[in-house]
Amino acid sequence: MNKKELFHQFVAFTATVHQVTHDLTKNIKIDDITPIQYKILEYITINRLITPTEVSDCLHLSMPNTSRELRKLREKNWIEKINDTKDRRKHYIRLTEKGKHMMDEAFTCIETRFQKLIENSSNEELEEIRKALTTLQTKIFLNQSVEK
Amino acid sequence: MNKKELFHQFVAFTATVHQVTHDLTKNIKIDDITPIQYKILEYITINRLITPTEVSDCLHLSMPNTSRELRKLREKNWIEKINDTKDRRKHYIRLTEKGKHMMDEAFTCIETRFQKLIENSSNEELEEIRKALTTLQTKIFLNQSVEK
DNA sequence: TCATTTAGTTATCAAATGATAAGTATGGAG
DNA sequence: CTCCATACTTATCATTTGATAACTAAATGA
Repeated sequence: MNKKELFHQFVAFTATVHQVTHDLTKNIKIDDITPIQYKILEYITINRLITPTEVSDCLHLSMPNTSRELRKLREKNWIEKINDTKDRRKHYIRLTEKGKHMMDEAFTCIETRFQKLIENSSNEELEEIRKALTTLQTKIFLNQSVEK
Repeated sequence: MNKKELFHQFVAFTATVHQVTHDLTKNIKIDDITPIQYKILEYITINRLITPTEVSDCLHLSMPNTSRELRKLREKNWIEKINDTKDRRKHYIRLTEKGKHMMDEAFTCIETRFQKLIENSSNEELEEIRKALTTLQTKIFLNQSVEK
């Protein structure tokens, strides 16, 4: 196995992923949301209950900037704070009902676009795709050696 | 095959890809390059000979903004214009020797980080990864129904 | 108790990116 | 030749995002 070739395939692959996700998420009819704010909401949607520090780490935002964006999301009533009962410095963030509803709509719109990408795939191909996603998640991406 | 479930797996997957590529490319020691400029250079590196219009379409930049960024890259002597002999309105873009050298260094640095992600994988696993990348590229991403 | 660390906030400034209007030059259809 | 489309450019302004300093409050550890 040629590891250099694999690397080049990987680079081309990630570039494609970026382009496709951009296509899937562009022009979603959410009033007045910035790309980063969307990413934060997406992250919260996927991960349910998280702290600002986690958002900062995972989305590579500084704490002050994370704090600012979370404040904006709170002002728009899409997320809310939940205090940690043990450590009073910490708090958690979750979607409000309004936020959940809004993300549901967004995901429905994105899903429609996604389904179009796979509409001509047979069941066997879909199963192949599912396995491929799982393989990459477990064999590459979860190995992340995060260095600060 | 549950298509909705596949969609959610896909969303989580793309979020991970974004995080990992951010980790792989952050702090690369290229003097004075912005994220978008890097993306453009990466795109040129992968695709060799392209027009500004293609850059605009594929990286989702407006033509004026594309033009501005390409000018900056030209000013730094990383890319150069090649006139189209048939259509004198058009021109192509390619890396200069300086640009190639710089991208080589960047890719080397990124490759080192990438190899770390797969250092513990057996040959069979690497082959699995390669197949998974190919599967996703061909069965999902190349189906892109690009709508303007 | 007192210093230090952690979690998060506020304020401010700079840089990157997005959006739009208006321009040049060439190509192509009729 | 005229008109319109295409391929790009320049200029300008608004918004988003990044970076940094300085802060509060609670936890932790000696």
